[in-house]
Amino acid sequence: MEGVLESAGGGGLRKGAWTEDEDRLLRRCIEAYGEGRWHQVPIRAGLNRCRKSCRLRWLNYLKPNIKRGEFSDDEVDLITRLHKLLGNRWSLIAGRLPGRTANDVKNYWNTHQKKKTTTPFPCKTGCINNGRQPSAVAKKNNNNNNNIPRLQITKTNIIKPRPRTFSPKTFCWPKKPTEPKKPNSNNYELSPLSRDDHHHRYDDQENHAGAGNMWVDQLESFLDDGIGSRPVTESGGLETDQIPLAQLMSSILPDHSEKSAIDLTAFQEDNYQSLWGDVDIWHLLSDHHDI
DNA sequence: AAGCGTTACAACCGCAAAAGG
DNA sequence: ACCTTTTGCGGTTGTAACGCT
Repeated sequence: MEGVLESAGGGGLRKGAWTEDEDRLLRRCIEAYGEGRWHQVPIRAGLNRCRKSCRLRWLNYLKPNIKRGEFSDDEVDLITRLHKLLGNRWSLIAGRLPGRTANDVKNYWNTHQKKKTTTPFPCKTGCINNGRQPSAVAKKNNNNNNNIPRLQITKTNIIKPRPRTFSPKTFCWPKKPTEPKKPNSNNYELSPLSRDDHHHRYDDQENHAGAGNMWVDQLESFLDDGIGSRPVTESGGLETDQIPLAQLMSSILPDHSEKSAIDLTAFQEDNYQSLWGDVDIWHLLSDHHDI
């Protein structure tokens, strides 16, 4: 539908590289009307572009705070580890990298990291081709050089989370501490963890303040430990399917949580629900641990 | 200097999910 | 409940810039 209307290049819409004038028009439009309602953007901005093109240009290039330039070692490490856990969930990975877009991360991975890995990630359709078919250039290159080393294809146990809706019957949110740094005893009534557990976790987090990849560390250790598949006792008085979930969320995401695994200070003011709204991690684990 | 190969990244495409009527 | 529209994502391609021979 959309592909027919917008992707065929019909209607005389402009394609290709954006000019400075187009950038200026788009920026002015977004500043005036805000993000969203992309179908109206080309009209409002007076651009002869499809809404997809406008959105992409804004999100990947014009949007303020977009970080350009080389990826730092920390960022590379985080990308590598998150990719190992999440696969080609670029938007999810980019969400943990302030200022980086999914396209940036994807491009980086495709041009740098994939060369280093021997376990290519299967694409959506299940094919294992490192997520990329030979481009025209590559095809041309291959015609002239049949000795290009091929990646060794090995089968890996890839976790492929998928979007899903939360059910209140199977999950209850732990409550957000009113004071982010110092847990209050009344704030955890829905959490299966004891207050001491929470204090311990806070202490632990403070001890690791500045450890940018703590979030990933915890996620990885969870997967290694198999916490999510532990048998549940009745001592907690909770639904059997609530305990491992709340347990894992507490163990993976700290109570003051992180919007970014790198910038640990930025999210303390943030809304708890929005931080935990990124439920793909839970989906990832629930898929893998039969929670 | 020219030609060719490689790299990096902007941009496009198709699809599926979400939102709205 | 169903259909249409909108949005967002991941895969892929095009091409400018660079490096090497």
